Amino acid sequence: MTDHTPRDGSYRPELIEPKWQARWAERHVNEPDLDGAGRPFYNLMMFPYPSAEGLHVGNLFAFTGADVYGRFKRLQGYQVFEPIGFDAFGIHSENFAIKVGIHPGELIPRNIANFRRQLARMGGMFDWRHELSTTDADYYKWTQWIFLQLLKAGKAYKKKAAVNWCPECKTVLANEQVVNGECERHPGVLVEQRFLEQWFFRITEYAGRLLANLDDPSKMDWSESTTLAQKNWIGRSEGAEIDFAAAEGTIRVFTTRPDTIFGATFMVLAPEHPLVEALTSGGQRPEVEAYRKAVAAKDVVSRRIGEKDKTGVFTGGYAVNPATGEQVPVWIADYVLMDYGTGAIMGVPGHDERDFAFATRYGLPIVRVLAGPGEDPDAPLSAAVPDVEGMHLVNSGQFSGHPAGEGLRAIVAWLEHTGAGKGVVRYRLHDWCISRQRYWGPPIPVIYCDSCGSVPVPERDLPVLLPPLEDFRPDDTGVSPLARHKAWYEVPCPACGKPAHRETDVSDTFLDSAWYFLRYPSTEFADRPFETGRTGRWLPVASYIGGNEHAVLHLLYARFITMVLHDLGHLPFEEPFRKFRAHGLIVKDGAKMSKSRGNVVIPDEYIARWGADTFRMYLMFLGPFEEGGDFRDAGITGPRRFLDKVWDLVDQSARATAIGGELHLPVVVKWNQTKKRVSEGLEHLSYNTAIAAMMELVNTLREANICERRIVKDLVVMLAPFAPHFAEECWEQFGNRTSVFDAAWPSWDPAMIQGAEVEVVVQISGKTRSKVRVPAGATEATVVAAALAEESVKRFTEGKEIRKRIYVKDRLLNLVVG
RNA sequence: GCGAACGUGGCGGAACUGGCAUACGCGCAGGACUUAGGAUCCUGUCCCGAAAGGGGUGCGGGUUCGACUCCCGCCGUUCGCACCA
Repeated sequence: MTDHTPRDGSYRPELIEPKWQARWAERHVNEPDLDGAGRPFYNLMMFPYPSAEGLHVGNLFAFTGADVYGRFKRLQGYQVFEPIGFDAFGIHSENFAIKVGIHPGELIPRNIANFRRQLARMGGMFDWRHELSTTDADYYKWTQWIFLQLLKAGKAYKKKAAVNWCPECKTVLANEQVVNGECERHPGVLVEQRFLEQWFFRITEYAGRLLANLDDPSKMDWSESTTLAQKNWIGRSEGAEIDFAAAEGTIRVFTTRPDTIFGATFMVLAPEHPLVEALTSGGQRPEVEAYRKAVAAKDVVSRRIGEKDKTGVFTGGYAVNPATGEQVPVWIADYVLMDYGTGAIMGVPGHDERDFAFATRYGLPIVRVLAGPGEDPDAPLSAAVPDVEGMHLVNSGQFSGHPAGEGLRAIVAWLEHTGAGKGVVRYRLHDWCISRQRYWGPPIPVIYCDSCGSVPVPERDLPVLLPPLEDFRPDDTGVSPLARHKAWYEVPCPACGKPAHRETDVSDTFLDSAWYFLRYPSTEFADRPFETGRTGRWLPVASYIGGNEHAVLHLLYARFITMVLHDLGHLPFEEPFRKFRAHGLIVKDGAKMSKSRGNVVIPDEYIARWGADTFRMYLMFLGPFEEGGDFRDAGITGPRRFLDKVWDLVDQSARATAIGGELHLPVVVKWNQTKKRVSEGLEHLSYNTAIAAMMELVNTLREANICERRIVKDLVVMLAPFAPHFAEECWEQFGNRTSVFDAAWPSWDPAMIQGAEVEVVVQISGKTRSKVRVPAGATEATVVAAALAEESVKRFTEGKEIRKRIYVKDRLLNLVVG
């Protein structure tokens, strides 16, 4: 009747793990009814990029932690959908393919097959029916569709923008590939800046909403660190735009400190500022031209970092400070960036470090407009004065004497009244450039026609397939390799039918990953990106677990795309991830695992030696899940020994014929406490303490020589999220014919969390001197009496007056003697 | 530079809302079983001290009957952002 693995006394993961993996597949255990689930729970983890090396320990740590949570929810009675897929487009795959000289179209499926094997081996609860890869045409067809929706809605536009160009690779680099202004692969080769027409998404239009939702608990429950990273990235700042009139035109500046306007003694424009031409009277000043050229030659990254030295050139032009009515000189300098604010600032050297450095270097006047009580407003300054509590305005005309905060409001009101400026809110967030001059990505579905201009590819013609290209390497034209494929490149215009050509850039990988979670439940629908009923039932995602390295870009882009699709009527919600938790990082020997350090741990050999269950438990035990930890192979014996012990307990328990006598109360208490601690630990992703609690229970049972079936069965169920194969085997051992995941999560009896007696700590003047055992809930008087009877307490109280008593019920008594 | 998190035995880490610091695990030491042990089981394991007792959570101060926990100032580590006006 039973077909369970014969027991020879020892735990053999190499036998039971394949057995249960096969059975889960056969019985469709991990495939929830997507159309009928009554308590759906969408358990999402960040899908991996399928590298040639395979999954490393860090991936497995993240996936296991997410899988444990999903299995826990399953045991709590939810129908859990836990899909997995592959983020297989992008520069990583492409560069690796170039390096080894194998086409990514050949390499990626191979890598995916390896990943699939590893993921199955770790015992993840994946619903393989819904696996996807962003490189599948029936996936990226919809990535292109999303682009078209944004284009139609006016949320996508084209403009010239700077890209990093490596003259040695003869290709465009991503910002991450630029190290100290040099190409990552060609040290010593300076990266140049080139300007190309590129596609952008108007994410800045959504900055306010993206920011506001972060503080809306009805929409989002996210890790605090992640929320904060997003806030900083969006970077809201309140300030004012102020117009300075010049003969050549109005110069509008943005400032967060309009109250310091009386101290603005010069202006600085970004070198690219459109008004520079006019100010120099059309190139009359060669030094300005030279400076602009020098700045333009710098790469995008080093323009932004390092170089604290302020350099700049006077344009020859002047503008009027609307507050003082004085003429101030207009300069250009590369510390002012065209893509923030208005690309122009008012220089307030008295109160801004950068402006101070600049003014000092070029001999510009420095005026103090903020001072503390009793400070001489006209004393020379040796540094910019920071705004501190209690300062007031000085040298500021009718506003002198106002406290700083109030002065700010008064000046903004006055600027608005005179029409010289207005209060505004600015964000640091930039529009999202999605163009990549590369091969390995979804072609951007646009066609260029001499008569009609840019024409979107009609939706019925999607997908625009990525054509097979023998030589997919980028070349020195700065144009995607796709341009070389004549048959693909040249197409008739969809609008007028005349000869036209395709957009040759592909889209950013982040666009692929910005919507994959929408696709998972609907992978079998060929005619739409996501099916309405499925989407309504399963989304927003109930739990999303991933790395904090994606705290900003991926999570922000996914939120943005969801919000746009919501606004366009395609989705009933605007936030995609109800709950997000960031897992920690696994380090090895105190350092982040990386190929260059040579400390990457490949999990396969560990799993082969110890089994997936032991490995999973080890990963979850080595530190708090949200903090990560240090991978040392020595520690893995602990969890393995623990499983061995449980194995023996189950064996004894399943064979024991007679039900033991009355259980001792302390054991019952421990049992209930364990259920409580494990349940709470799992809910808070405190996996290491949940495991510790189970270890304690096992120690207690072994010491008391108890193998009570009710307790051991509960233990097996609680162990199931961590060690699923092991738990299934034990469950079967108890004679069950169904999956342990169809069992109910054990509940605890709140009345049995505490024993009949408790140990109360007795302190004398805050120092622990003794402990007394008293009935739970004992009154203060009882405890005091018991305490005073103790020899060790008497010694310290005898002959002394007890001045104060502090009693914390069932915990502690503190007698303060004088 | 700005922001955030963190700092506890030989090691990874635990400690609810301010209430027994070091749970759980690794390692180590001693013992048992054994032809053997890199298996298993038992005992011990923060420091000083024979004990009584004292000290102890990066350093210095503070609040409190009581501080790993709260406050102030340093030092250090890690992670973000990085000329954002």
